[in-house]
Amino acid sequence: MPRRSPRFSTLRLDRFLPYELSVLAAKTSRRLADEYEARFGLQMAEWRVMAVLGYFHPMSSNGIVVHTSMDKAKVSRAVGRLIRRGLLTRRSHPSDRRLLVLEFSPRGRRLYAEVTEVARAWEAWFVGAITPSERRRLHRMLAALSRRLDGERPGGAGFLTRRHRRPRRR
Amino acid sequence: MPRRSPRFSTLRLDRFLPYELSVLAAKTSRRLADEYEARFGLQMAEWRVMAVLGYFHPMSSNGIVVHTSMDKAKVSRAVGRLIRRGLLTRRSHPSDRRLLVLEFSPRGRRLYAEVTEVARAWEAWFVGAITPSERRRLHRMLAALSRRLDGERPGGAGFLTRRHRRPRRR
DNA sequence: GCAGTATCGTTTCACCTGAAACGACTGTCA
DNA sequence: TGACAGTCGTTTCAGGTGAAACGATACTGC
Repeated sequence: MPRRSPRFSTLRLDRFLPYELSVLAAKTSRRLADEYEARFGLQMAEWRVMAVLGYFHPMSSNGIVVHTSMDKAKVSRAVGRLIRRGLLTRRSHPSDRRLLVLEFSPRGRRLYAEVTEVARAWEAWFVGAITPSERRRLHRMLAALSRRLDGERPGGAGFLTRRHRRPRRR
Repeated sequence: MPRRSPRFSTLRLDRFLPYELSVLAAKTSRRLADEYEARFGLQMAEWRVMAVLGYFHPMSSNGIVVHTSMDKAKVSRAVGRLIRRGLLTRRSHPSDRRLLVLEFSPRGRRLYAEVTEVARAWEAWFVGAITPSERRRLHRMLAALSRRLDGERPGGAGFLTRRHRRPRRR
């Protein structure tokens, strides 16, 4: 049935960079998430919170939002689950009571060490698909692409024309 | 507050490849999805269905699942929306009535041409962040990483030990 | 001090999601 | 022919998701 379609302006999805990135990232996340879930009962968002906390030690939820590129609702829920599991402690900041200071509990600290070990090993295996110099190059390319998205939209202000009337939610 | 934590086995999320991929892919998808949504009222999944259909012309839902790395529920819902909007037609396969043959309506065909044009322009702008030879290199690296995920798990059969008792759903 | 504005974290809401159950159909094997 | 297993596409279900509303707190200018 997959007959090649006739001559048309055609676009190969599998050579379309956004698609390539999206598929690989999804596959990677899925694999890693299964790993964390199976071994530690951690969801991706929870692991990310712990990862930031492992690096920047006492830290507010908002600080985690900044370092993690998750939105604050997601962080709030992940933090909630971690606290309920006794892996994190939350106390209010002495001089700014809007802030909640998050820290590992001893159990959380130990779990963090375990998880990083597994994460590191998994990444080493995964990255083994390319050479170390390619790895560095890849890092630079991904950073360059990411920076581009932070800048201007293509074509400047006039790029978006003929907008679709969007069916408003809510 | 982000005081550097004391000496511990530490892991920098922003140099952890799965994280890099996931963040960039999410940012990219988001931008592009906004573009499709604003201009054409299309969701990402719908655009992907159309993209496959633009390349492999008459095609079953299942064929789309294969070429699109989306699960069949997602494809089924996206196809349903496209049909409701009159962009696709669905008829049953003459010799295998389990299959549904999908095809563009004239309107769908026209919209497809418009969308690919925008997609191509957007990608050209995006990929402008790296050189053409880097782009080729990137394609090869992503493919190599993807292939690795299709193969064995790290460490073989014994890699997964000490599993967490998972709270069973349902 | 006091309005007005901004920030922090939680909650609500409408929607999206994949896994599993399902009904319809086909292919296989005896 | 008739069980049985497999495939296709839809639906259901439990739960995850971001946008927005929210309450609490802090800052700013007067």
